[in-house]
Amino acid sequence: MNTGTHRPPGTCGTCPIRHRAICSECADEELAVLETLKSYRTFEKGETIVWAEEPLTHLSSVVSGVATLNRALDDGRCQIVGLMLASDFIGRPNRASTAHDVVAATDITLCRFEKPVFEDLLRTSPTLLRRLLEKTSDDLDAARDWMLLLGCKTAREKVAGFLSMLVRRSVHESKTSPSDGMTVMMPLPRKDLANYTGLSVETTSRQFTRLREDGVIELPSAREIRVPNLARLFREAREIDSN
Amino acid sequence: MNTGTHRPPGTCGTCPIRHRAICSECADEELAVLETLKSYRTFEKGETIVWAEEPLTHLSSVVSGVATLNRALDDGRCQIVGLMLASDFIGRPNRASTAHDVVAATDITLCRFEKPVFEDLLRTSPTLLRRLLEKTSDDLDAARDWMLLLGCKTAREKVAGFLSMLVRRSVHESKTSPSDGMTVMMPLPRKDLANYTGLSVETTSRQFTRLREDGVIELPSAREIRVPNLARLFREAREIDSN
DNA sequence: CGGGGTCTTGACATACGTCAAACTCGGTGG
DNA sequence: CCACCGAGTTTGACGTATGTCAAGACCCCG
Repeated sequence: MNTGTHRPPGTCGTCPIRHRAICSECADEELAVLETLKSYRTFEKGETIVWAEEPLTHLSSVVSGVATLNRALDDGRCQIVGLMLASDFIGRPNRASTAHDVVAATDITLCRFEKPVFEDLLRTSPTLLRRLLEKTSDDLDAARDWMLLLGCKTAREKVAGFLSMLVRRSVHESKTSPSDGMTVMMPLPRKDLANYTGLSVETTSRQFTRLREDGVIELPSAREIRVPNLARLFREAREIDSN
Repeated sequence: MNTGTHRPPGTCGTCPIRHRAICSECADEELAVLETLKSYRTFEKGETIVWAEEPLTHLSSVVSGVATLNRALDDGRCQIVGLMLASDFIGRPNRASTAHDVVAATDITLCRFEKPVFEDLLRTSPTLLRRLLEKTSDDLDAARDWMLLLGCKTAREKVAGFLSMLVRRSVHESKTSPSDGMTVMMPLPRKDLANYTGLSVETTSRQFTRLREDGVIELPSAREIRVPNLARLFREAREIDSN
């Protein structure tokens, strides 16, 4: 993979995250400004995009790929506190650093702005500011949903909850309507799934096989997960089936 | 207690949360506008301020007192996903409802705006908008810190972590510098503490007595907690002692 | 065809939950 | 003023979900 910084391949008009990212409310005129200021950067799977407590130089949107937000304890324990998919925003304006690492879970492409440049944009564009508030509020809601999962749910419910979230986000992303029999890609290895759900690798693995044995999911290939019955999955996760 | 809506007792100029709340960056002129639009409302301990999934009519700041954000599973399991103290902002603009109840943990006073009114303010005041983004980002960071606690930490670390958070917020609030021997008030009963830390009442109680036996905390009275050695407490919580 | 990482499975250990009983304490009424 | 009540809390005994340790199985990539 050709990792590194380079000029964006296309215009914002044809950008795959055009109507969901931080820029989605911007008028064409404003978009033209962003276009001159943005740059793309790719990272390979496993690379650290942002180091916790280190100077934060860029703010970015995920164009494609997956990243995790990792918080670690000094003794090695680690919690994934966020999963960043296409159109998600990485970094915090007006803060020198972040409390968590940002790590590429797959090869990933970001649309980036230098931090001071983006901060200027925010100062002059209420549209951008409003949209960032909306995205941040969504992230906060998601974080609180996850607190419910971490604090209350059983191992089986946690794993089902993770899969439910994948399904919902996949649906949201592709704008397809949810349907029984749909398949999603598993973006994380077991270790990361464990660190995200607050379980051990072994327990997540066991729950995966249980869910398969019970017909809640099917595993056509290593990274594919087929869900024959969405309502069933949501029920296993103790989530409201608000299709 | 005289629960209900009424005109605010004083002007914003003398408000105890003047320089920390959503309005802290507003110029006097703008503050004068807010002053005509705000109203105070008090709730008694135990009252529900906002019902999950019900129409959200007001947005507000906590002037004094404590509230919890509660998410419940239909089988009775419950997770507290946020602790709202003085100057914290309650509610989400441009959303019809919230996913969690907001419940008064003590008698509490709010400074409120009708939702559409506040949304108008946000549209016309980038200052207010910017400050709301900042508060929301802070809440997000706090939620992610808590995910680390919920997902990784032991019962003792969780309880110590809760106390550490109380200490930090108390320091932040009173603008006193942190000092060994300071005491904080316990705002929540054991049941809520359990729901906040993802433990059972019995386990939280046991950890409280362990921490006392080990000299990490002292309990001069039912609601008071004295911390003879802050660094020790932070260490028990596995937090960085970033005084 | 071999080798290292990931995943799975099993046997066992333990931190924490559950159930049950006793204790504390602030409020209330006789 | 004191007895009593009930809610909240503490403590103990015991059960279990999940973690830990260890061995294999799988599988991608060279």
